[in-house]
Amino acid sequence: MLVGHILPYLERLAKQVGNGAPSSKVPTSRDNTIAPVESCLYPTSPTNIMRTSKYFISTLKEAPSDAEIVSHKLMLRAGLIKRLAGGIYTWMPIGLRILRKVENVIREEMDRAGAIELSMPAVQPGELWQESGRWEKYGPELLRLKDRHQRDFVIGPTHEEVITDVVRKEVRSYRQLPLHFYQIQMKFRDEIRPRFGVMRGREFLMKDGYSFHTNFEDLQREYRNMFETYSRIFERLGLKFRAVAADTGSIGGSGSHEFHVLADSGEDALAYCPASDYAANVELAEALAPSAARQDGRQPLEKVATPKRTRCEDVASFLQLPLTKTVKAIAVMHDDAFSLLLIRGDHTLNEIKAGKLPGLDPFRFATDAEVERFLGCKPGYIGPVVIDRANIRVIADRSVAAMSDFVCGANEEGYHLTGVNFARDLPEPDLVADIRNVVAGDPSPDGKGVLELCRGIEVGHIFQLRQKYAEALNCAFLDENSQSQIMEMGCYGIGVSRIVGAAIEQWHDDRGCIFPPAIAPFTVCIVPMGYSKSAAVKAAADTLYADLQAAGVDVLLDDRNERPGVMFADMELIGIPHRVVVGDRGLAEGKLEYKGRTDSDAQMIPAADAVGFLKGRLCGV
RNA sequence: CGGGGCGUAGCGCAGCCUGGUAGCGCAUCUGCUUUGGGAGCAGAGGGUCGUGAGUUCGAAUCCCACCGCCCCGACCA
Repeated sequence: MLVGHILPYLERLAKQVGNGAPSSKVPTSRDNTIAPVESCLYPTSPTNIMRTSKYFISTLKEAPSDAEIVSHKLMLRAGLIKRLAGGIYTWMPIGLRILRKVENVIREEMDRAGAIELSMPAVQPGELWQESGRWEKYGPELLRLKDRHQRDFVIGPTHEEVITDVVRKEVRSYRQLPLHFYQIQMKFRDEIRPRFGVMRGREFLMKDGYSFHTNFEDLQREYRNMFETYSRIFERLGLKFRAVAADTGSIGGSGSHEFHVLADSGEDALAYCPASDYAANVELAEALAPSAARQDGRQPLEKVATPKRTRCEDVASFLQLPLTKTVKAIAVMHDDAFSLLLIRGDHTLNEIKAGKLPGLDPFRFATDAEVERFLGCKPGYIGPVVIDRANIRVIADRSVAAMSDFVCGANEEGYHLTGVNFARDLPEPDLVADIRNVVAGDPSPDGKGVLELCRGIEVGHIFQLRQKYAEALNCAFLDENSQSQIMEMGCYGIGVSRIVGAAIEQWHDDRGCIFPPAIAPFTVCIVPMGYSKSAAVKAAADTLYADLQAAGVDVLLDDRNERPGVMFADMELIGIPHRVVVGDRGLAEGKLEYKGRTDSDAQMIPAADAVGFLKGRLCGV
């Protein structure tokens, strides 16, 4: 039955998405009055539980003081979640309905894309993690525990090890491949600082999928398949999102995209090019070298007193020079090796890029004592001129390498140098590399325009893992020539619980949540005026309730006999997209009152055709 | 982990400085009135003041320790 309803939608999608290469275009914003066909047909069995008097609603006028961002506050106020411990929440009934709807959209699209659902244990033997090498590498985020026999276990933060173990034991032949397994399951990561409610919780619901292939080309095919599937999922969820090229982080592997819900409160900075498809996490976005070649120095090298000016901003304003003429030197250590990283004063260091440079992997910031030991100067006035280059490596950002007559620290407290030039005043850098974060206005790396920046909440991440885990765990198959080969793997994650927070972050107003229809806890609410006083109101409300249920619409009847203001406020706070008010006033004329959650005004509709009208609203007819 | 802040009724807070029987608003319960935007009146219930140990005749208040929560933490060189 469900499939029948989805078909027209999928046809539409097929047209939108096409079969081309992954595109990172931002979808147009959602039309609030039009819901995808299937979203109004949440497959619940008809029941009387969807009456507020029999259901469980617990809303708050004031948000607990520890909530910081709007989605966290609203989730607590609307009674969607309840905190049990830091980063650990109970999903209350209404919140769970939202979570389940998100889950169902994901499940439908994953199934459609050919992935197969299973469920793996949350508790995993530490042995497996030792075998993959992540027992050491994963760090304190991995919650470890011992069973009664003192054997090591972990609470799974992810399941590469387990799924690879399953596949290496199940799959022998190339004939059994490719395979893509996924699950939707609670995970646990012992975050350093859980915050923002479900946005960065320690326990969270995640969809994680893992694909296995005989060769890289097939992995790339599945990767594209998932790219399109993810785009479809977020589109159906009603979210404004963007896919960006990403760093692979601790999961490892090569080739990766993140899917971000766009929101100012997002923890990630994204760079994108409005003139093209280019989009990347700022962690990764390449800063091109300046197109203009370095000019010859014209100014003499001079030492100037800059008392108490340790920041580039202060030095620039003190010397009345643009910030772009200053260079900051950042002292870092790799083991016992000391390096100076040079960044233009108006730029910031990109630690991810720098950390990938040969000889800096990994690095840490030098302590004040180390700075003094290598440079004989306190932090604040250090620079690359007249230093022991035999023991100090100088790594310049591309933009710095193109600078002339610049300002930098003099390695003497209270002094800076002006008119500094490479070659003339100091040797060329030992290495010129891209080590800064891009800024708005930088040229796009694809050469097609200029970069803009925005913020996003990471809700999906796809990786080409290649053979990292398959190799470590010896996950192999026999090819056509009876030769044993290591499988290629892909890995695809979606933060299901985080999506709920992200959706609210993106869709809310001062009255509460505005859920996209596909994930609203209820699609329609009926608010009767005087349910227990007026027989006509009760009859009309009950009839509409029954009719909507029969029509497969997810409806909530507020029969609490509360004051109207209370009911209106609760329904709006919870974010139900469509509201029908039943009152004697309208019934006298055979009418009901309809208002969409984002409509500014209500409208009267004929009571006799209320179901037809609503179905039209819901399905965009 | 470092720095800062906070733990008092389900939620939001006052009281602490200057020690002396624990308060306010919302929520909850009862009754009456009210019923198209978080009602009014009258009454009621609910707190080992985060935990422990001290000082004191007496501790929410002062001292110490611990626990929990929140915020900030390259940007500096």
